[in-house]
Amino acid sequence: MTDAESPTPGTDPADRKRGGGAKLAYETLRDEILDLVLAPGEPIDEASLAERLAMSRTPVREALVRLAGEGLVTMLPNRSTIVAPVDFPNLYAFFDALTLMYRVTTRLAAEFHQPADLDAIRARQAVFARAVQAGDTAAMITHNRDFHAAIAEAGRNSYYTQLFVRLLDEGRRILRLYYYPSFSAQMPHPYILEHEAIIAAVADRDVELCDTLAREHADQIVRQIQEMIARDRRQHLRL
Amino acid sequence: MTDAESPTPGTDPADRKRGGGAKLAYETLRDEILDLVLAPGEPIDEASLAERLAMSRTPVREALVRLAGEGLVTMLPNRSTIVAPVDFPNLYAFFDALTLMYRVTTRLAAEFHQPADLDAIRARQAVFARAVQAGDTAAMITHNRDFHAAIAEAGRNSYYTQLFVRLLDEGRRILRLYYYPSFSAQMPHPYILEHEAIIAAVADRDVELCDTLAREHADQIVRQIQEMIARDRRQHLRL
DNA sequence: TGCATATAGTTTGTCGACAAGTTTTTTGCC
DNA sequence: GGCAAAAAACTTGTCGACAAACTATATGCA
Repeated sequence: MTDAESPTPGTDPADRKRGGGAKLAYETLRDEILDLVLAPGEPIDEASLAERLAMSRTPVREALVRLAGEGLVTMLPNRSTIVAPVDFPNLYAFFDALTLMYRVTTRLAAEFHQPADLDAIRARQAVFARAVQAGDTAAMITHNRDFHAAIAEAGRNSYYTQLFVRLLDEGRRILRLYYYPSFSAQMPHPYILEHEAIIAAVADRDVELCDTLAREHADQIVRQIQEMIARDRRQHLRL
Repeated sequence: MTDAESPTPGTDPADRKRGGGAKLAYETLRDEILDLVLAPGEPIDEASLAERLAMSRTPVREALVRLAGEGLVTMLPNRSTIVAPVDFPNLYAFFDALTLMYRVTTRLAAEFHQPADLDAIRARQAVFARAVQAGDTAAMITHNRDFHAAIAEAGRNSYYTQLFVRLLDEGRRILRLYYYPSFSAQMPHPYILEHEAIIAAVADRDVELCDTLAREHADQIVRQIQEMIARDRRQHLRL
């Protein structure tokens, strides 16, 4: 396929700093993977991607190696790199880890947060609430991620934060996979209220309450995803 | 410095598979970093490393990018890559995450292990015990890591396993930093006994006992490291 | 001598090219 | 027509080269 790929506007190799090529490739690919612009399992061709971003294959390759380290792509030796497939058999492990990270990061936030952290968290929550009111599911998913990432940051444990962000991103991909087609009749106002409760508990430095709220919040999200998957499976059986 | 680096025997570019260059560079660097052959903060020159391994800079660079993703090196933009420094101000976060991963992985091993897993775990424990009896500290550190990694594998949650292995490796580096000079008068037989107790609890599928034992084991290790650091600090003050 | 500036020397980030594997197409045979 | 082997086409992994950015040295001036 020597198709003329869309040249992707805004990528002028001239006004790009030294080292900015790999960064651009990384961020572009990352966004497209998480937004499901690139479907799980879809092959990524280094040459065409390099052409699309107006750069050589070297920085593209660097981006792919980084993404492989984060589990977002799988590099098959001597064969094409593919977008990491969603690992359905291991969804249980995913839910388990996600729930634990919700709890741990929120606990630590209650313990170690500083005044500025609360401002950042509240700002994220405001953006999230706006997305909910606008009914913008895609934005909701993203900003929910950012909200919890901000809480994790306040906990000041980079090991947890890194794993949590990775899990939230993976969840973002799963949600996009199912949430879009699902009926949005029931607006998820509960999430906003739960977020508010979590913020209050963090501000109060109530560690145990944070743990409980985080666990409930996580369980609710896990349940929602499982229901969406189950509904999807029923639909497929009917066809 | 255009010093003639030692050519590192056993690295013949001829009998190296396609794709084996980057792998060799990655594993070599990784081992040298964890064994403190390369000191924390020490710069890594791409060109000389490439020459030492008899390959071009490209596979070396790929290895560095991967190692940066795992936090073992820090790539300073447009400046030399350095071996990741040990982050002493954040040691608390490290201990916290390490302890949690000890507990979680051991719990999950009790729940989900299969017969073959126990064989693998016991094999690691045998190797570890041999290192203890031989008084080989370096080997002890490595095989203790492998023992707990095997338990984590039995828990079948790759998210936890990955983080845990990363933490254990970081701990391996810290231990090497302090353990060598410390007097080895008191042979750490307790570790062997604790390991045996953990194996028995996993085999019995006693989740709560696993949690308790893992926590105690982790606390003991954390305490040991803290004592070593404190002793080291006292020594430095005396000088 | 001490400091700012210019200069030389490294080291990294990116490029284009090429060869080793893969995949796809073509060819030959039954 | 259907299948196996050979060939063409493509993709990746590695190489050597070059220019931008940084570091160390040398130069000039007060």
